[in-house]
Amino acid sequence: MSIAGKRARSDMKQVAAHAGVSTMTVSRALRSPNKVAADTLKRIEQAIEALGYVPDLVASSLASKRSHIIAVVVPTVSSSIFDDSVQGIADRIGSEGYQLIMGESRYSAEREEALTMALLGRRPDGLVLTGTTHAPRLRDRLKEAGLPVVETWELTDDPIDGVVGFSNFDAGYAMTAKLLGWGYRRIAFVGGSQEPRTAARRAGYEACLTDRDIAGAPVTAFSEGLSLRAAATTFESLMDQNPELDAVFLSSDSLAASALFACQRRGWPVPDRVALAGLGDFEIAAELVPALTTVRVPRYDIGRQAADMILARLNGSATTSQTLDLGYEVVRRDSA
Amino acid sequence: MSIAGKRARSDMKQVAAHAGVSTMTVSRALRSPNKVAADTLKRIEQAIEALGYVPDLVASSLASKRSHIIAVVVPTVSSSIFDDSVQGIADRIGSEGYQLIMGESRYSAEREEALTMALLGRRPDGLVLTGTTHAPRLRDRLKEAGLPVVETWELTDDPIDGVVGFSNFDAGYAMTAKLLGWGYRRIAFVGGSQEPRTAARRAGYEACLTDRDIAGAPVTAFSEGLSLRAAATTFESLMDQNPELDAVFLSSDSLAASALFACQRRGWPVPDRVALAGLGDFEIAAELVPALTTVRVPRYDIGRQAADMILARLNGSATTSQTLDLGYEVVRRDSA
DNA sequence: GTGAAAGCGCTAACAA
DNA sequence: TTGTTAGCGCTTTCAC
Repeated sequence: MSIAGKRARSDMKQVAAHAGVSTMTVSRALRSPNKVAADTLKRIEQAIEALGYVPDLVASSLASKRSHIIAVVVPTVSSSIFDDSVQGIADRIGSEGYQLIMGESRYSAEREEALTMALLGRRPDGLVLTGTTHAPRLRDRLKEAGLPVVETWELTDDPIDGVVGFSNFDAGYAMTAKLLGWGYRRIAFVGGSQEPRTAARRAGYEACLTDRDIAGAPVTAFSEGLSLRAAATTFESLMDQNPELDAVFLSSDSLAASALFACQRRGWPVPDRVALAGLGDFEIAAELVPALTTVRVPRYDIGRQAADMILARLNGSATTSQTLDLGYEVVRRDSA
Repeated sequence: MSIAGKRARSDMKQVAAHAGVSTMTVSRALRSPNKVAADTLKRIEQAIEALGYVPDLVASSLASKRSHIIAVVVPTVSSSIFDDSVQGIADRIGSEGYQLIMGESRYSAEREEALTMALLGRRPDGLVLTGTTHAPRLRDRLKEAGLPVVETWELTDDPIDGVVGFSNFDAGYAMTAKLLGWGYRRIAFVGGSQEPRTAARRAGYEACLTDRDIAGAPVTAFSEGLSLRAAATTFESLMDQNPELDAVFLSSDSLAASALFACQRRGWPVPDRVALAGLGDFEIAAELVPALTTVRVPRYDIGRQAADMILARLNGSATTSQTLDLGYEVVRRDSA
């Protein structure tokens, strides 16, 4: 029914005719109302209201070469990890009249490249990428593309353009050091292996153990697929095979929560039987019983600052992108 | 730096020149390669590769009046509730070359209207809305807009166009009936009051108690803001003021999890001191200890089917939108 | 403060 | 199978 179309959408020409001015004046009324006489402006506004005119941003983008769109690539949309960053971006750009176009890389560099190129077809004014590991060809193309690009959630010596994040290596190292400081000695690490960020956390964990020359090799287990069920299973078999473990560091709070529930099912007291630590400081971390010891990372601010960096470039108030290290913070609660 | 621009983006004309054909042939090679001779196609592909050409979808949209964009309005992006639906949409449309443009209504009908009109400026081929409660003016405009619109997460007698969801009233009613069937008598309801969907669940709950003529009025508490902390506080004061309660039905699994943690902190056995039930069947529901009794709702499928409905309309394989009731299912676990 | 002409990069409709 | 012409709805530029 509705696809058949009712009365045709009205365009700027109709608004102009209705208000007795030229389209140029309507355009000005929309973009820079202060350059239009007050009464003219009022007539135009009435015409817009009367006709239910909605400016065609597609035509506007084509003519002005400004789309007012920011493209965002995340590994997955259904993951509380990146949601907050997207929220940060949305909050920052929404007030400036920008809109968000999104795509999912599904943790594949190949898909990321294809998707990003497709998004570039919309001629976004800026691009936010997750991570700093990308297909080399994509990096090259983005460097040539001439639009502000911000990589997030990691730091790197060789950015495409701007970077906003923190050191996942350091975060992994710091939590491990804290656990050692609190007296734990047999510490395992659990996390996926696909994500470069998790790999960096693991590397930090291993480096810390090596530095402190802790007896016994690092114990690591992989929990792919990110499902809570898989995480619980992984944790349980890890504990079965290494009953001497006194602490487990999981690469995200979701995994840690899952491990905690596994302990509860077994009747294991946490942290007495085994201490648990996560990463992220998700909202649930403070609510869990015992509350979760974790590494707080600036999820929301990563998005906000990334958007800010892009807008600064677009407004001309910054000519060069930068690297912004937002840091992290170990938060000790009761689980370790 | 990169904003200064490197070598200018190449356009279709350059590709055409490089391949020795007209732009129209390049356009065909892109949209319907089967209508182009094999060797011509190859030359064009080489030209595209050589020039690093990325088709301008903005110009394409303007000329063809097909944007290949689906607009989605959700109350909030950082909420696991709608993520899965967005994922469902993304999965369904991604394979068809469509892209997603998103905005947040923040649970405000006013914001929803402004946002939706702004999104319509991008001339999306379809629109997915959350809920069936909208500003009347928005409804009118969308009916006139002549594009496929699908409302989700609820059912309604008076849709704008298509609807995909389930009855929140029935879901609330069903869970309440089950709780009564399991022997609970003093049942409270906790949920926000802003969301129409929560209100419908509450109405279902109240209707059930009324129908069964259960002694005592329904006990309800509001937990706004959606924060887990607020939910815990609300639950605790509810219990303090109504110590006789033997079951609490919370309008989402997040709230229920929060209530469960509150019980754990107080050393209250669940369900013996108080039974807990949620709604959503989030991934965490099955992992909690005790595992959460809840109402499973088709979060992912809502998105998938909504996208499907839109695509069917766009492909002409459906001429009229419909109402799709995806149902719900009470899942009994250990918490009630 | 306002308008006229030109054109953004592509594709519909037609023709060859 | 391929090309030509016109134009999508707006904004740029320049003139008044």
